[in-house]
Amino acid sequence: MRVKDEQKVFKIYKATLKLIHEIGIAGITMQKISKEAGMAIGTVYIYFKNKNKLINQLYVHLYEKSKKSFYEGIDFEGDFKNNLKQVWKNYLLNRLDNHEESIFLEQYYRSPFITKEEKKLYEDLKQPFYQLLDYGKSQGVVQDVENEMLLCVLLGFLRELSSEHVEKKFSLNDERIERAFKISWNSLKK
Amino acid sequence: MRVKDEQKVFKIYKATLKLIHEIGIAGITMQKISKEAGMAIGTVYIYFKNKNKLINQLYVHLYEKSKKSFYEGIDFEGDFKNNLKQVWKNYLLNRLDNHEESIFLEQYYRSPFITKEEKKLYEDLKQPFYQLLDYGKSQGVVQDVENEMLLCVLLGFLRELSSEHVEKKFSLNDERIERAFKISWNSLKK
Amino acid sequence: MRVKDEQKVFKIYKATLKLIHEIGIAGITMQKISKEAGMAIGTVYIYFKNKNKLINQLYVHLYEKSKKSFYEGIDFEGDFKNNLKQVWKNYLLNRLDNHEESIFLEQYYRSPFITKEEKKLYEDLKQPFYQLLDYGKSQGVVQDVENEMLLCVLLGFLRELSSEHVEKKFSLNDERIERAFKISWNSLKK
Amino acid sequence: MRVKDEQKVFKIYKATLKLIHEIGIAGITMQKISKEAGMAIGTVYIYFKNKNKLINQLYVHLYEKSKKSFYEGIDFEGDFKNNLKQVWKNYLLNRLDNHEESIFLEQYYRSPFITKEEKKLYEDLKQPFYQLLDYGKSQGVVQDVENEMLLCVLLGFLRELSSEHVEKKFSLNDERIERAFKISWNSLKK
DNA sequence: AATGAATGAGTTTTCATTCAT
DNA sequence: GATGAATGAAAACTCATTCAT
Repeated sequence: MRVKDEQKVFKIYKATLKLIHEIGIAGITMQKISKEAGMAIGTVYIYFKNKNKLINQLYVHLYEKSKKSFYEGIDFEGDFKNNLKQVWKNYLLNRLDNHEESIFLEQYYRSPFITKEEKKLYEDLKQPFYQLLDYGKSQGVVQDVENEMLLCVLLGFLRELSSEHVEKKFSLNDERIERAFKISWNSLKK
Repeated sequence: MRVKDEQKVFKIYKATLKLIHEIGIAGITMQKISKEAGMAIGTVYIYFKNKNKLINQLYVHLYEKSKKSFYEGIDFEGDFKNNLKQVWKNYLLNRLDNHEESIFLEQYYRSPFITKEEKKLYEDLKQPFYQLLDYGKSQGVVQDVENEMLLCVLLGFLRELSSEHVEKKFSLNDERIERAFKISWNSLKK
Repeated sequence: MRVKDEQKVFKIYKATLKLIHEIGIAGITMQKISKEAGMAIGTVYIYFKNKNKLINQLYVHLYEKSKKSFYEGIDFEGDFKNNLKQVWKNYLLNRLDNHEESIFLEQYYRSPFITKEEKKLYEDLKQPFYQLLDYGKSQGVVQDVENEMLLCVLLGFLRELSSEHVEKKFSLNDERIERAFKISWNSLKK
Repeated sequence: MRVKDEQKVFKIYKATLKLIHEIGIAGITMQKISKEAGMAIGTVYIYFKNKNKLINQLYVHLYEKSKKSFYEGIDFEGDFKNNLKQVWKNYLLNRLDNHEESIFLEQYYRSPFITKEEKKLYEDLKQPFYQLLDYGKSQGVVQDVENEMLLCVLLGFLRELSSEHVEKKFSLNDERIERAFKISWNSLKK
């Protein structure tokens, strides 16, 4: 028996993300996905039970990928500002590198496909930030404001920045990223 | 003769927004819209040529409504901070009051329904902010950073805040709103 | 009580005929008829119970009008050739004057609207010709061929001629009509 | 993989013709066609983009089929009368064999489906007759009358004859066909 | 009687899913 | 496993008919 071709799963994911980026979740069809992925529609059904499951599995896949990348390089031990900069950059670069995925995650959140469990999952993505802010407060360098509010400034800024960059309305470079972090830092620090 | 009920257009808009909020743009059908709006499906087609046009017109309608509300109470003349606070609050309260509409505007941006002209329209919504930041710079109270970047902190923060509130994850009140503005102000000021 | 406006019935007939001529029976809708007739759709339903009845009544109306005109000026008594010429011309001129009606009669014959009784009615229109041919045979001037076949040459020719004229592919005038009759006569005479 | 069944196109054509014959162009629906053709409605849409295209393509298909059959067995060289008889019979037998198709062609001509180009196409069907009449005139055996008029006698007769036969009002047989040709010949000859 | 907005059954068309090859 | 033709339920849309004014 021939083995299921794992490459195909990724081709399908990739095609789906591309299409969602281009025409939104409302516009995708299995036909379009299979065409974009360069395979027959029947083949898609070998790898995914149905459209719902395909979208759901894609979501979980991306969630895990994102979560992992956010934590990279932080230890909750050394200098807070360095730790923050690391997560902040992880988040930004992850979005820049995987913009289509970010679009998907946001569209998915407001779609008939998402389940309650998955909505909770999405919240989990914020965990590293919560932990970090607590760490910062314990070090006395972060102002005494609800974590939720601080997160809004942080993530809101990062999301807009990456969107503007990818939409080619405001292109980022190393210097701009440095300055942007400074702004974020100013809005958090005591 | 039965007189044409102009309220129907708004009933249809309202029903559409509600449904998009609940199940996303991908989930709406003309049947569901007509049922939610309390009328026969044929009636919807009296007021809108087709589904595409319905969504498009709803978008333009909301765009105009939003634009107007953003400018309320600003004169680009008096104290910059007051002016900023006014627009900042207009934006926040507009989103809180019309959360379904905000959800729609964001989903619409990535949907098969949007046209190029409408994408441009969306950018226009930012105009009052650009004007205001220029005014602040000319007064020497806003730091010398690209407007685009400053807008990302401002709008990103406001969007996250309103989302969290409406999703009942972080509820706003007058005191919190005051503190939030202070944070925004700190991230802008020289 | 206001009296039903007989003019309206004719306006509706006229509009229907015009539309059938332009787009065929398959293309007409009550909406289009009412618009072409310059009245509201509800008004059409005051004069006709439904679309089927409208088409049926139009058919009967035209049938009676045609039948009457075919018999005009013949007596089955004088010279056969003159009698024939009279009916022949009646038929041709009736079609030229009422081309839209002829189109309708032909389309109606092959439509879901016609009933068996009406199909028979249509055959009755040929009666004057049958009588005339019998008269001609009794006078020894018409060749001894089945009436049905002779009618095919006669009516077939007349139908094509009038079609070509109305479609502006071969325009008739008095001289051509005279020659055409001569051809018809040659194909009948002993 | 299930192989594309080219027979399906013909099954659809056949079903459509049958239905048009029975209930007219105004009465057909895609549902009825698919049922009559013995397949699911979706299958019809694999072979034809939409109802309009189905009807249009059927027309072109029949047009080409007819055109070919009219020319069969004529050479514009030998005896004119034989040539004429050949085309005359081709036309008659083609209509008898394909009566449903003839009904369709006539209904189509006055339908919302036909395009300008197709109206022209229809006229082309008369070309072989025009050529033939010119040939006959050059041989001095056809009377000096406009081709258009001669064609009206010829085609009008053939159309009526075939209609009457198929409608079972006047059944044709070899002997009657011979006599009918003689009548046609008499109406053309010098 | 006249109007045309409103209705919803009935079309056309799409698309997720199955299945023969 | 891979394919894409076939399926039919469900969506978009039309249009004959009704009905409030």
